[in-house]
Order: sequence, then structure tokens, then C-alpha cells
Amino acid sequence: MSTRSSWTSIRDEIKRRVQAREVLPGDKLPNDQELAQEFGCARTTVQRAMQELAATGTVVRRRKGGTTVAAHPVTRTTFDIPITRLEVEALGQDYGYFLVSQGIEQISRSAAASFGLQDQPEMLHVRALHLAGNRPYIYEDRWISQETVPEILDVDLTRESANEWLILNRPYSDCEVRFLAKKATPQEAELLETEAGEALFVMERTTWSDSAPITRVRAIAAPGYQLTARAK
Amino acid sequence: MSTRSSWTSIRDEIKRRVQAREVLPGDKLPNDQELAQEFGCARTTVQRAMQELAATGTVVRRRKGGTTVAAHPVTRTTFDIPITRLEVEALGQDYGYFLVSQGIEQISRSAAASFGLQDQPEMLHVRALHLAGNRPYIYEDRWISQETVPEILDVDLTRESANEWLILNRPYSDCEVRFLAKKATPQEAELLETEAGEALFVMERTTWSDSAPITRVRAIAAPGYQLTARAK
DNA sequence: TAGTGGTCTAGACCACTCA
DNA sequence: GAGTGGTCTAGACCACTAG
Repeated sequence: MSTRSSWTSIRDEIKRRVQAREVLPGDKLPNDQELAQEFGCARTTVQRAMQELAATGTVVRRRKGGTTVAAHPVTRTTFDIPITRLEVEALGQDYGYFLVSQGIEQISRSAAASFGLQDQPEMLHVRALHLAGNRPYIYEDRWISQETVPEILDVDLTRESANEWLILNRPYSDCEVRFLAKKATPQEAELLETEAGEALFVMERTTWSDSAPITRVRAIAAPGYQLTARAK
Repeated sequence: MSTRSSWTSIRDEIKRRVQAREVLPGDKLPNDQELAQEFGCARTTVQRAMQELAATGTVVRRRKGGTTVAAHPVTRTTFDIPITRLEVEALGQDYGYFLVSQGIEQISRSAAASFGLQDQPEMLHVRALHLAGNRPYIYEDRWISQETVPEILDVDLTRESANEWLILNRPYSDCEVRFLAKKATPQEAELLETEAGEALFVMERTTWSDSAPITRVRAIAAPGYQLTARAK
């Protein structure tokens, strides 16, 4: 019934049936064995196609329950947040970096909450500005665990951004990302060359190495910043 | 050299080596054949493990070039944006919906830009408010192509949200998502029960069915809204 | 407990792409 | 041209779970 098989063509055909509403949300699809016969291929090949459809949320697969079209479709979106320097360079602009302040302090309540800590230990507090073509791009307010990452104290953060050093030298095992909007404080406004009260886009990231806190950063973007992704 | 193999344990072991910096960003890993010998399994099993590591951005695989540890690690995050009603109900709150306005109008420049259109055709313009426990939750400002989705004109949007109807009845093939922050206009502030100038989190989504525009929605969240995801 | 998807194998051929 | 990953097969057994 089909021409040539490959897992991508099977995937596309199933996706087409869903989009054309030949099968409706909640409907059960034939099992892998039957689909393999229909497409004239091995069951493994069907499995590969369904694996992807399940990963993108198009179908739901359950042993014994079979494969069903997702009852409540979601928009599944994937963002890659790169090292800020590379993000700027990818825009074709000159990258600049400027350390605003650093020091050992007791962490804020909100940072402790991000880490899931009850107490508020001392950590390295770093504030820095990333520039794109001499214009402020992202202001980051970061806490780094001196206990988990003692080496950070030897890094010259006036020259190298903690953002880049950590990602290249301290891979994380877990990461929590949060997006939100906030009004610019007077200090943030000055650094980002805008006005207090301006609406700013914020990306908060907290990372751990096997449940040991590494860092928590609030990356506050200059006005106009947008995060874009295409989903299929 | 290993105990029992399964693709997940191979994946975890490679991930461990990366996190423990036994292999550094840019380093080349042994080829699949060699890894299969090391782990005492079939090459297919190694392939399955590497497939996932490549999908999450941990390694980069190239034919002939081999498998290398990602030189520039990124934070890859996946968000599921569900139907708003389900999102509210998942919070354990009562969902409410309220149509603010609807009408056929020439689309705005920004909407035309989202669709990638040169001209500004007439589309159905719908404004609606989603409530969570009687409090404003998300205000959506939406354009729907009456050409691609003529059936929408027969839907009673005072009872059923366009958000839900479209997702269940008009699956898209392509979707572009954009996140940003903006100041509340007086009208938005009134609907969201906040003050003009407040910083609001905005999710813009544009969808197509095979390059034919379906809808473009600006979902403006009430103050305090956050989007959260865990990446591994 | 039986049906269904998930994993694994051993081997083959194909499709890139680096040198 | 040769090395490497990508796909496919035919068959087997396992693991989960709906009825």
C-alpha cells in the first residue's frame, strides 16, 4: 500500500492522518505489527517512527493500551540557550563583557528558594553585563556555590564571564529554567540603558551537579529581547 | 568491562564521563563499534544511546567525523504549552472564559509580519480572557484566517474558546513561538486587573497548515505568571 | 494473564563527509 | 576512497498494564 518505507515516511504519513483528521484525538491507532504489514516493513522501523511521534507529543504509547492520538495536543517547544557570547556573535555583532561587582555574601531568599535550600549559606555573588555591539544586551545577577565550585574563586571574572567558565568547566546534571517578566529597577535600568519601570524579559536558571547546587542566574535582557523557536 | 548493558545505562555512562570531565568539550569519543565492544552489546544498542545524547545536545555525531562531545554546550529546554483551560485545571483552579470582542478586520502589520505576509488581508479578530478561580489569568488577542479556517465563523466563541477549538479541530503543521515582555496598555491592565505599565509576560504563537496561515495569538499573562521547565 | 510496546541481536547495506 | 554513523531486517525475549 506504500511505495518505499523508511521511518521518516511512516512518521510523516501518521502525522498527515492526524492533521487531516482521518484519526481524531483519543483514537487508537493499529498496533505496530499491523502498521508494519501496512507499510511493508519490519516492526522495528514502525517503532522508530512512533518513538519520534511520541517524543513530539503527537501520539501516546502505552504497553497493552496501544498507541492513541494525543487527546489534548500541546505545543511542545524546544529552546537552546547558548553561552551569551556565542548568541551575540551569532547575531553578527561584537561581543563585550563587563564585570559589575563580585563578593561573598549570604544568598537571597529567592536564590535559596531556587536551590530548594532552607538556610541561606554564603555564596559568590557576581553581577555582570554582556554587550552586543557596545549596547547592553543581558545583565546577569548570579550566585555561585563556593562549596560545590571552589575553583571559581581563582577565576578572574573581570576577564572571563562566569557564564562561559561554568558551562565549559562545570557541566550540570540538572537544570531548572524559568521565564518571566519584571519591571526594571533603577539600577537595572541604568545598566541596560533604559528607564526604570520598563518591562524586561528575565530568564532564571538554576543548576545542580547531582543535587549539589552549582549556580543560579537571573539573566535580565535589554528591552526588545525575544526568545523564538519553531515547533513542528 | 561493564555489568549489564541497556541503552539507558550506556547513555548514563557517557553522560557521566562528560560531566566528570573525563572527556572534554570537543573531544572525540570512540566509534560505535568500539563502544559496543566495550559495553559488550550490539552496535544498535550503542546507536540508541547516542541518538538520545545527540538529541539532548550532549554530543554531536557526524558520519565519518565520528562522535564528539559538544564543543559549546547549550541549555536545551522543552516547554509544553497546553490548552489554557487544562493548564488552569492542572493548577486545581476553576476555569473561566470570557469573550471580549470579535469581528472581521484587516490584520495588523505585526500580525502580517508574523505570518510572513506582504499584504494585510481581513481575518477574524478575537479578544478573550481566560480566568483561573475568578481571577484574570491570560488575555489573548488573536487573528484567525477565515480563508484557511472558514468553519471558525460558525463557532460560537462566546461559549467556546478559539484556543481550544482550533487545537482540537485545526491541527497545525508548523508553529512559531515567541516569548517576550511588554508593558500593560490601559486596556490590558483593566482586563487583567492590574495597572497600566505593569510588566507582563507574553507568549506569541503563529501556526500554519502547510504554509497556509491558521492563527496568530498573543497570549498576555497576568502579573506573576512564570513558565518553568526542567532540563536534564 | 494476555496483548502491546520496549529492547536487544547479528548482520547487512546505505549515505554522508573527511582526508 | 574509506571510515563512520544511519537505517533496516527478522526474530526473540522482556516489561508493563488494561481488562
